[in-house]
Amino acid sequence: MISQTSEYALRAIVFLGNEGGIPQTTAQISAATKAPSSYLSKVMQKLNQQGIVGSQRGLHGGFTIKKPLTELTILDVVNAVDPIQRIKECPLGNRAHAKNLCPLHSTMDAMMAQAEETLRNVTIDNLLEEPRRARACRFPCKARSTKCAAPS
Amino acid sequence: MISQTSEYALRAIVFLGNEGGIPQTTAQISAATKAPSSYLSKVMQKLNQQGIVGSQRGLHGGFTIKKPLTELTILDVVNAVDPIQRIKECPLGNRAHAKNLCPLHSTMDAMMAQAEETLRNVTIDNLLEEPRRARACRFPCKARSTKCAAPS
DNA sequence: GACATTCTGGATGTCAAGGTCCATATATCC
DNA sequence: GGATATATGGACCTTGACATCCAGAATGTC
Repeated sequence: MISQTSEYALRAIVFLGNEGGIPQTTAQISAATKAPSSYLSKVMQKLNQQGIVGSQRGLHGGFTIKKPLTELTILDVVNAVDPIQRIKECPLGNRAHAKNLCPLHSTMDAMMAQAEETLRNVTIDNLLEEPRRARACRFPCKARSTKCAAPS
Repeated sequence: MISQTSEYALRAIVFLGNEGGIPQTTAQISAATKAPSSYLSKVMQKLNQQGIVGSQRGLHGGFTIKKPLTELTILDVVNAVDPIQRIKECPLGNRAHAKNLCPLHSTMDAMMAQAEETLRNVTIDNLLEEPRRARACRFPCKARSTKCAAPS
């Protein structure tokens, strides 16, 4: 449900969030998130096209988040690169089930809806600030800190 | 999260459940569930190896469910063919995060846990009996009924 | 203007999930 | 025992997600 691509996108966004609006290059994001840089550049392109981030070419260029971190949700990011597929009609193509999914598929769809809801309720800001007691340990570990103290 | 393979397995199990213990061949299951028969046979093999179904070769052979339908859950079936991957350690390999996932990954894992729980709470029997008012419409539509009345 | 930096977009490669095929083993029927 | 039905297991093929590469365009510095 959450593809590798979405995972990369989320790591990148959290990293950008942690860097406080200073543009970060693909190389920097890649180093911090351990996402392959050449693939990451494609993912960032998509985030750019979807208006989640802005990009700037040339020296001191890079990517920045374009939306308020308190409004941008995990779901926004996931849907920008690899939308969650809800079950809208019978996968078997049964016309009678078009509006009324069978129990199996309505259960599956309910599960998806629940997951979607979870992701909608967590903003990027939440991810930065959640473990207040151990800010050094928030994700991802900044490259500049040699160690990342685990919260006791 | 739920692969195509799991989807086929679930359709097959629900179909077998609806057939009340009479062995069904790969061809029959394939026709009823619209899963490609040659691939389905692999999936059934796996369900057999995992002890979810039993198989019988030769004339009048086929597959039957080996467990009580009131105890067999969706999760059992999914885990038999394509286990749900929980996030147990930091995908970035950060040792400090080994026991304490960062907010992003703990959110993701919580979502997985929730999904797992949903699937654990629905038995195959539930899938057969859920829409009592319209038994004809329960999944999957039996091949012998020409139409599948939608619940009003 | 020359040069370095950085994103863009298209072509291409890799790999695992999904899918096909078939020879073989096992079972039933006559 | 012969014919038929059916699952099994191994080899192989296909496709889409993931990933790489590179020429080109945009931007900043001097």
